[in-house]
Amino acid sequence: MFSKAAEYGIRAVIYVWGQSNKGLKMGVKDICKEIDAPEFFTAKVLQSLARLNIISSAKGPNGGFYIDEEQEEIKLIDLVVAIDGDGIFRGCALGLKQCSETNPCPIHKDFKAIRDDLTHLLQTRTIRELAQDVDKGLATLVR
Amino acid sequence: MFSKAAEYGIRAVIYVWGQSNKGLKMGVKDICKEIDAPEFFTAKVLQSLARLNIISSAKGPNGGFYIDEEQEEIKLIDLVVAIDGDGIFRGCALGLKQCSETNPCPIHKDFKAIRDDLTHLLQTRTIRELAQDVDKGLATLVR
DNA sequence: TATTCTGCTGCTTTTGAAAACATTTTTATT
DNA sequence: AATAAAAATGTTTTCAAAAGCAGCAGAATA
Repeated sequence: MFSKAAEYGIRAVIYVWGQSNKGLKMGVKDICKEIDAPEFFTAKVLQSLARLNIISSAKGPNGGFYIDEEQEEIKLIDLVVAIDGDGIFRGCALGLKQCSETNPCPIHKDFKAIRDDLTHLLQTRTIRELAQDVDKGLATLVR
Repeated sequence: MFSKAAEYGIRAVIYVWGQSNKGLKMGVKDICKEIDAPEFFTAKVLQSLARLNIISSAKGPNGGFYIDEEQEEIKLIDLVVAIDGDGIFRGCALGLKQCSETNPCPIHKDFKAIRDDLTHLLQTRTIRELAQDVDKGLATLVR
């Protein structure tokens, strides 16, 4: 479904959000230890997210990644598109290049419905909600 | 969503079903020309499907792949599972190894709903239906 | 000002899917 | 029997994602 980069990225951002809410900035090493993800690979994902202004970063001692006030309402779809692009929403399930409403593959309509549900889900759910679930112990990011 | 192997496999079987319905057996070369898929790669997919008795094959002149009477009610899910395995239905969206009802990732429930829809779709739709749509010109397998 | 803790960038290695190639085996037809 | 057509099998090549590694640059605190 998602790429490894997106999986790590989403988990990392959820964790960072939670810590940032407590006023903490988190280094890559700590983040990856917490969510059990490869360090250097995940670092690149977070850095590209910071470059896109989806999350923030600070260098130097007591630096790290954090969530700015203006970034508090990040939605899942923002992360997915930033990391994996919009291929999940565009491609044909059977790999046809010219698959569309007017020239559909045999399962075009069925998959459009499922894909619309997925899109709606990603557009609706915020990182805030997910981080709060983790904070309440209703969900986990590791193991 | 699906692997390339599954994409080619599904397209090929839909086409074979349609031709088989007219009493024809189709060679790999013709199949791949018709659905615009790589020949040798697709051949292996079809061979493994034949080995699993999901489709039939006959060697020699006038041989080829075809659908047996007992195989006429193939469902989409049979092909997907045979080619890609059940990973699509089991894996966690965020890559957690121990993600479950009792130990869920933050989007476990959301994705379960979507995945159930997908499963239902694949279990319900038969190759027969899809092949008939192609036959009527309501859907296409190429381009 | 210097040290040390950070993120940042580029390069290399590894892994597995995808694809191409070559060969063998089976079988209908002549 | 010979031939040609087709599936079946095994090997190799290609390529991109995933991951790891080493060095660079900025920033804060002592």
